[in-house]
Amino acid sequence: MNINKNDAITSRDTDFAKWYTDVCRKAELMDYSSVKGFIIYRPYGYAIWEQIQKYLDGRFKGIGVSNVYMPLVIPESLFNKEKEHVEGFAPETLIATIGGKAKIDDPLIIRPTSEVLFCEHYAKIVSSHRDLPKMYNQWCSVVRWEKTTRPFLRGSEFLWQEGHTIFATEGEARGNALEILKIYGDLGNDVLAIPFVKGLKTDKEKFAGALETYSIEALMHDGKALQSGTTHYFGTGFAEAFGIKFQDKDNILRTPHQASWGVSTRLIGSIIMVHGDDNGLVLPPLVAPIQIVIIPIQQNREGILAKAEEIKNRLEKEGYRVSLDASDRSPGWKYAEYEMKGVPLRLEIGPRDLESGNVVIARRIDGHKEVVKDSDIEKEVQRLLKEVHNVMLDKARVFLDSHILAVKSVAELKSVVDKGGYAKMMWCGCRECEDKIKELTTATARCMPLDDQIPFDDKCPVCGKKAERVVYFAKAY
RNA sequence: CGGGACGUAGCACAGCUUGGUAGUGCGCUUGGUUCGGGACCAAGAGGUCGAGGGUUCGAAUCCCUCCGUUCCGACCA
Repeated sequence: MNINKNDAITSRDTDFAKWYTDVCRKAELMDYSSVKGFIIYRPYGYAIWEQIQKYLDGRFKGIGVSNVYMPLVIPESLFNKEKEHVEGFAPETLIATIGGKAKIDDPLIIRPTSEVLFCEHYAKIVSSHRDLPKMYNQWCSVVRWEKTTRPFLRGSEFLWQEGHTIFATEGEARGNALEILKIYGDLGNDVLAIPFVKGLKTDKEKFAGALETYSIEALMHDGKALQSGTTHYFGTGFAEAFGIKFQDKDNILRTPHQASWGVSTRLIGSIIMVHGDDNGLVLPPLVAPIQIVIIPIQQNREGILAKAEEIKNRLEKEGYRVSLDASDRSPGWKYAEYEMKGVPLRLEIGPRDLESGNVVIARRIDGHKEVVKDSDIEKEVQRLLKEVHNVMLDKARVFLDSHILAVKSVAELKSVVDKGGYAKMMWCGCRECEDKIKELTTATARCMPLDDQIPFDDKCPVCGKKAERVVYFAKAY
């Protein structure tokens, strides 16, 4: 194979970080702008986000969430109302201080998240139990002045959805945080082919201002974890700070309970690092902007292009996202190009096929090719896409399961996280032990997994005190 | 924000030590031949050398500052 050096990507084993940025750029997902951490989401990358949006938006609306849009800016005075929240975000805010050449007296913070805007609004529109619950969500971008940035994983600006909900009771609010966590889990299993670990964050790792933070954690191919989304139960802290009250059925004035939740374009980073290989991106069929690419061979021959067009139309009619590449590049070039871009299925149609009434379909995940009868294309594509999704999910799950190892000492923990993966540990619950682990191993507590809380020991390996909770530690992005 | 590396055409790089006309390969454009794993021939186009300042008769090259990318830490979706 005559691979052009300029087009080649670094192999994952050589330099995983370089491989990642190579894929981001060469698969045309993004480009850098001239301001640090502000990336350009190119059409192909943005299209992946649109697929994620489409799925989640439907699920959110399915449980009664409404989309809204809040302002881009937050007056500093308003932002300062909730103490923990301010302390959490103050170091990374971008602030506008000049408007039309005049100094702005109350500087405007470019939203790093919109809790306070929602709270301010809820304070105005909630006054009776009849006004509850409210479940709002917005699709927008936020800005955080990050010190180190990486495409999709950590940007100064990133795209996300932030849901902000408010309820009469604690149970409903926490239930909402858990319900959304479940939806995020479904997104992983059913759409992204990523098995997320769902769990509760430790106090140290939880969101500024939250009582409870839940997260979905994905394990990258290099063994590092990536927090891919969070949901929070806020209790009444924000409501108290912003004076949100409602008169209940018993005529008593009560403070409502809130939750919030979000996933961001970081999910694209997860997809890249969970599924990608040395030939580039590998996209799960349900988010792939192009699910099937049709490559005509000897396309100038009588009938080839016409057939390719016909197949394209047939597949589009079935609702698939199909692209026909009739450019004058060689077939080999096209194969490599669409592999780089992670297109799940490639359909080849050439003179041989035309004669025999077949086509060839190749899978991105393993290069496996099958000859398919023309009349069976729709059926086979449906089967193959489903199969590809399942293979990807299984593979990721096997990888995840084999990288969760129970440890009973800090030394064991270090050995596990150094190799890559989650070290599963019984934990006493104190901050000191968590800090100590970070100091000794650079690993952090990812979460206390909801589905894996059966104790396998009774004491914390760090301090030796009684331990009841299972925590996963890992090095993280 | 601390430490390292890097920044020259769309991409990958050479040129810098020792200052003196902007280079190579790939890609791109046009025409032709090709086409089942990154095809070939021919003719072309394309660069304020990351930005600003300084030294000099003269700066891609030497000096200073800034910006960006990247890696390792600290901090964070």
